[in-house]
Amino acid sequence: MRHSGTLTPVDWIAAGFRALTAGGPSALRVEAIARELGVSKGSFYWHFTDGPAFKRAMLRHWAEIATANVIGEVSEAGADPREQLRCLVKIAAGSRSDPYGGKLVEAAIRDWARYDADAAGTLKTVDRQRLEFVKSLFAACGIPTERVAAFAGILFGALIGLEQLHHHGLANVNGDLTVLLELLLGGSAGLAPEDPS
Amino acid sequence: MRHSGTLTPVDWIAAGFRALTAGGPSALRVEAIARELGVSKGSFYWHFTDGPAFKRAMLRHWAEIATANVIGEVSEAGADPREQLRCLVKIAAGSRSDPYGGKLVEAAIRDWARYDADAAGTLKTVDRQRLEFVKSLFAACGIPTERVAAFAGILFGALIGLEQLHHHGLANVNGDLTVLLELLLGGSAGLAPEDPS
DNA sequence: ACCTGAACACCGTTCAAGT
DNA sequence: ACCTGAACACCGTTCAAGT
Repeated sequence: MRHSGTLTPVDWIAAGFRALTAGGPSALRVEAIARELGVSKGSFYWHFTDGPAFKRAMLRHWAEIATANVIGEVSEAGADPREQLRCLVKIAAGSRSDPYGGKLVEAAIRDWARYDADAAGTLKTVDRQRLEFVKSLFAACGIPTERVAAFAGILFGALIGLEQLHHHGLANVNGDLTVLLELLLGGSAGLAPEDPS
Repeated sequence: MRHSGTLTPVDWIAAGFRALTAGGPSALRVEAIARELGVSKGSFYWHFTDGPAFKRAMLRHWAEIATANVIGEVSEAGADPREQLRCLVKIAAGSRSDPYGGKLVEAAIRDWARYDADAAGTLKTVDRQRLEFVKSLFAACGIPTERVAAFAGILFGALIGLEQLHHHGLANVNGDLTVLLELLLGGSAGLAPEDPS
């Protein structure tokens, strides 16, 4: 697990996310993570002042990349905002929306947020940023200004809700979201279905 | 703190609530509570199989008395459902809605529920029972059936919301609730105020 | 600069042994 | 029946000492 001879804070954070996804929020313990990194606890306390400070660093790091990554990948889908929205849905329903092991981190964070105030605050901020991004895409699609917020809310809300349904049992996240998106986009251009492939 | 020579599970539960209100959910530790009771940890493990089991016992105990107490006190206000509703508001806004130290427990439980799934489930069940009770009172007041649920939801929702506002800073729980209740009761008899005493 | 190693105070849990 | 006392494995945190 040692990348080089010496560890960086990011190495600890990555190990933290590995522990989080593998064992849940309660696995975020200094000694266990140090053991997993093959290093003593003292090393931890050189990089971080505290256990809570470490968790805050994890959340800050995640918040920074969680939005940037999605926006970055979506931009690669081209300039057409419709394609960008479809790409967004594909990412959300797919598996590579974040580093540190697929979309496991996403679920782990949402889990963490249920029992940790800091995690809840961070998640709320990130969700809000994403919602703003979705709104900007809908606006770029030519959706009437007074409907942009509602459309974004519907899509993003369904995304989160379906994620949880999927986690709890059944729900075809990809299918349902795609249907919804085409409905929102199709309904915007009037009533004519333009390409129901 | 020793009531008699020997402890009962309820003694432990009471000590648990004292610890909870004094130090928050993180204060619910076996060793600390045993120390506070002037007894060894071994005693705890004779009464309870586990730390989590103890917490579940606390929640079960609270759920049983939290509803019964309120309903009991309200019944003492007489048979008139309007008086019972006013009594309910007074209790909710007042200070003696539960044992173990005023209404501190109420707030502590609501706090606990933010980070503990079991606590959240228990609180949800209790809130639902209370809501049903409020609905029955409104029904007994002669509120039209199709409005009973809404009225109960409004009153109970305002109660919870104002509680949190009060906890976060400002809000005249008693005053606001009283105004709201009279509004609901006054508007229920059609448009004719029958006895605005 | 980065880490070890030992120490400290604190946990939850178990269990033989006491009364 | 109820509790003690000691033990075990595990924590977070500190800090002198090493490289």
